Amino acid sequence: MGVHPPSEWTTKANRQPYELQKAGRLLVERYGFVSRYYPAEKLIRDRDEREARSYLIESGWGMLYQSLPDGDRQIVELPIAGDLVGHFTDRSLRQETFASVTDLRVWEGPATQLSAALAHNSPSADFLHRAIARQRAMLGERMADIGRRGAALRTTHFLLELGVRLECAGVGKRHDYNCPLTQNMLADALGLTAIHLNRTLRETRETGIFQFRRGHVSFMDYAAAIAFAGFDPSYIAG
Amino acid sequence: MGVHPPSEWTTKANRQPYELQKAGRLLVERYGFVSRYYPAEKLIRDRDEREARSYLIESGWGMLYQSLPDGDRQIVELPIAGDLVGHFTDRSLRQETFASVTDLRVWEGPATQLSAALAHNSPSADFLHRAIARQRAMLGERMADIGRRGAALRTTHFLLELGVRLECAGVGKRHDYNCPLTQNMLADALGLTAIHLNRTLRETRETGIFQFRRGHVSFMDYAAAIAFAGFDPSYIAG
DNA sequence: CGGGCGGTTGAGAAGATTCAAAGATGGTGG
DNA sequence: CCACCATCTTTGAATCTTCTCAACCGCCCG
Repeated sequence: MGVHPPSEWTTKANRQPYELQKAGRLLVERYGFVSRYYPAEKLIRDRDEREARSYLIESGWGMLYQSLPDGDRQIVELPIAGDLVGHFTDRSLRQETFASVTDLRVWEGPATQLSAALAHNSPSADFLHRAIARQRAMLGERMADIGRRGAALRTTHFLLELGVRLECAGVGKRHDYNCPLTQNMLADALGLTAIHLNRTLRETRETGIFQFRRGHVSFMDYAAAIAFAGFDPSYIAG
Repeated sequence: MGVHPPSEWTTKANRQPYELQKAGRLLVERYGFVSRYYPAEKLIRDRDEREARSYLIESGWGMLYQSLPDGDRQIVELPIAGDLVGHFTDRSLRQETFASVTDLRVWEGPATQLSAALAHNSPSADFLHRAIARQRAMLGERMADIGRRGAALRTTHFLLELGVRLECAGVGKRHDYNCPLTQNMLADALGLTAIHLNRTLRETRETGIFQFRRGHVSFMDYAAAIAFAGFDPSYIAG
């Protein structure tokens, strides 16, 4: 069985970083967006905020989460380079908090301006459309993960997806990448307890599928992981 | 404790049905959409479809679900009147199937045309923007439901949300409405087994919170339900 | 009147959580 | 450089939630 992904996945030229820069420049030059930096673990936009503000991630990791009354939280999205946050009115994030995980560079501006940018027929608008479509697809996948897949399968599926996203963004290989999430965060994203996630990670490590260590994910047997999780990346990169 | 919601919730004039018709007409007259009817329980758009097609629901219930290899499925969305399906490229639904639950009336057309419609500054474009924002917010809520709320709380929260959506759409009262979902479907939407959902429903019925009978949902004590679920409808109707 | 589907119930098994505690790790100030 | 602290990770044991399997009821429809 294959230990590494087919070479065309990693060797083909990756245009996304270039397109991202172009889209960012467009937003700044024509739509009143500004480039901005947030240090790690800072709150960027709290729940109940009324302003409709949009963000395009240039680099780093962010997170969108919902805090529940009992102190639990559910991480809804983990946006990285090329992802959009908060398009279309403030309402979409009325219950969610947007914070940085690592140092974060974004272009941000009024949501209405993003809509205007989306309307124009251009490669950059296409790029932004794809970001929105990808986001919706990932939310569907996450729901299937949490609702219907057991802990090991769910975790594997999520980390496979993350790998493809990072590779597309040009910041890692899909079978081996850096990941700043603590087990606690990952558990909150997957709807598991940190303790149970920890046991699950030991299991996948011992069965030789992948390793998750502070700061790094590597798939020992990528083909086995894909088969196990029934993963099909077409919704991200297709 | 209050048995009915405050009267302003049900008596204030509801503009959504009117706005919906106006938006539908706009899509038909200016953006090449067509009005279309699908009978109940018909597949509308299968997974892996490459065409980027958008739908605005005029009336009836639809569902978007993901089928998993082991035969399980996760219902991701249950669009009703005023909701949008499949905006922005085919990719967002690459893994999901769109089917009707009840008889369904939609306006449908190419996704690119929907983007064009969204761009124009008009009440109808606003209406569509709100639909997209609401959708994203609901996906976040559903994730919190499935990932972090126990069965009873999750079910209550979901049915409260559904009530508000239906009331906004002008097809029911938020504390008492018709619901065509079988327990099987509801379970698939909530990430539960039908059997466990059934027990959960008995529990909420016996504790006097709400009743779910084939075809109908009614909250016996709406205030208690809201308090129990920690429900805040601002993300839908805010 | 017989099937099929939806709903209901019980018992036992599996999966996930809680509580408690201890081993790593990395950064800080002395 | 080291002691100390906070955070992250790991482990064990008991408990609770949810699932699986198996069966039965009721209703609608052919």
